[in-house]
Amino acid sequence: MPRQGKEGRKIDGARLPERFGRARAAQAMALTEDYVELISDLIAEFGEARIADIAQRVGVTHPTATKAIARLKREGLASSRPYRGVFLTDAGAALAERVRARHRIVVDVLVAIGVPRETAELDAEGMEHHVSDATLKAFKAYLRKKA
Amino acid sequence: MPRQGKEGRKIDGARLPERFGRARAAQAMALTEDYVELISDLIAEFGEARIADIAQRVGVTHPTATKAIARLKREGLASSRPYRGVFLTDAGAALAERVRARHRIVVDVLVAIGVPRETAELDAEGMEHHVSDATLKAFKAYLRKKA
DNA sequence: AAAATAATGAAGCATAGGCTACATTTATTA
DNA sequence: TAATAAATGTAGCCTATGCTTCATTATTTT
Ligand SMILES: [Mn+2]
Ligand SMILES: [Mn+2]
Ligand SMILES: [Mn+2]
Ligand SMILES: [Mn+2]
Repeated sequence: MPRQGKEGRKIDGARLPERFGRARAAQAMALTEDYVELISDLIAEFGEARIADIAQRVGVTHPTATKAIARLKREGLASSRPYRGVFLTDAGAALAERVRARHRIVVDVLVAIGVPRETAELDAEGMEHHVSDATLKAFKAYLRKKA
Repeated sequence: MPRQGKEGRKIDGARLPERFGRARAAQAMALTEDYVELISDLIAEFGEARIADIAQRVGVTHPTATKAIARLKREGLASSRPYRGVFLTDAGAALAERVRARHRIVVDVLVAIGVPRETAELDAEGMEHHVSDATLKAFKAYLRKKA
């Protein structure tokens, strides 16, 4: 490839940076989304979300979970006081709901296509964070039609 | 949630750690996969893959791309010499092929379901890395049936 | 052939997200 | 109630990925 000036750099892959940039942005949100959903689950099940339980379910050590929750607090999604459980703000609870619904739809679509349920659950945990609103809408329409 | 000993911790979310762990592992591979595919593309198009072009397409600065390629070299997927382009080893080229094929199938499935092609391309860039072999197999079967 | 430009390299900084080790606090149990 | 166990907090370390800034090397242009 010959060296090139500012012009003439519109080779074919011109839209790639946007794609990769979006994937990076989605990934940056992934942990946040999984944590708020999990905290919401624990509160629904047990009335509270303890650091130890969060860490255990995510599969990390408790300091790692503590750090993640500190970030949620910084971002206004959660609150907590020393030696007490973690709670979600309204924003956090709303996000958890959206994430939960999206997760379910992704799994349902995979199953509808023929992916074994167990596999669908495994793969959806990572895939879900990259499903845009537009795609989610198409997924819903597909499931409605299939039903 | 009452404090608990080693026993009795088999609450419902017992399979969650595995799910999250797999998602983390897939994510760790994501950049590697995208880079090798891109390097393969550039070599096919221009006969060489330059750092500047790689960085531009991935949407990062050139030192970031350099660091990523250093890792590919460490992992035996690429090779390069100072001020020369980047090349793929046999292992790297094989990985690139697998990644390219998977990317195409993911896009095709999304489109078949009703996702607009442009959106499908965007979302697939992140989703693809979380599609397991089992799911890929189901995707292929679905596309065959649809056709 | 020199000068200017482009590409690459290398250093150093930041943040996210892992970990271990140890201190402190709370809850259970003896 | 004292002793033990569990949970939480805190400090410090590591790697991966980003970045900016500046030095060096190749390539083009004059
Ligand atoms: Mn997830
Ligand atoms: Mn999920
Ligand atoms: Mn990708
Ligand atoms: Mn791809």
